[in-house]
Amino acid sequence: MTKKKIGQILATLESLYGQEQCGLDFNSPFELLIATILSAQCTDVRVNIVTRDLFKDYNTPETILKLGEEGLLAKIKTCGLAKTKAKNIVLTCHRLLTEYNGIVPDQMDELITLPGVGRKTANVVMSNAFDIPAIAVDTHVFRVSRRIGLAAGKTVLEVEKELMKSIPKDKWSQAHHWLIWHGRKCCTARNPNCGGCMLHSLCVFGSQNFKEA
DNA sequence: AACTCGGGGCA
DNA sequence: TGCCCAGAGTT
Repeated sequence: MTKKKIGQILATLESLYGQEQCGLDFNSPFELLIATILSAQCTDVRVNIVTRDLFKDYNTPETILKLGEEGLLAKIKTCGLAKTKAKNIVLTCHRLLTEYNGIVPDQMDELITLPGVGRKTANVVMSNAFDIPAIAVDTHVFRVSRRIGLAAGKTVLEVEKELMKSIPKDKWSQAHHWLIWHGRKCCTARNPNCGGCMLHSLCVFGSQNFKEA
């Protein structure tokens, strides 16, 4: 894929989703870790509403543990999968205190062992809390990137590497959110709106009778 | 790779 | 109501 075409795709996505509210609010690696765990199957907008209240008094492993699983559940219950998340967050706080001196680790293989933290959450923390280059590939980023030809790789890891190679570094964060928005609003998994898609002329998927790319 | 979990958003 | 997930964990 040429640089010009990538530029056209990014410009189109920006014109479509540049104004959308996106991204998690956080003031520390720990806050981002908790917010990202909460964001599973839940929009950033909703997570931000919850954490704005939660982090006022509970923004460290110690204070979260003082709040307790029940207290935490009451505060995050609108995020979906709340019982599981509350349990995992409490377990993660325990492990941060006992194994990491209360500090969020900056290594992928360590982050991913924390309860409630998978490769997507770990990737988000790595790329946003620490200055470590990464693009978090979730289901939307994965699907949209492959369909429009931004990343021709087949596995999540390959798509991630391809995106990092082809997208200018200063656009990584924005491109990530734009791809997610496009995946939700237009390039959906089951019934993509290819007819109304602004990327149709640039896309290989739309001309292939919607066969999974 | 396929399945489960499980609450909110949306038509 | 019914269907779908801005995932993770388990088999």
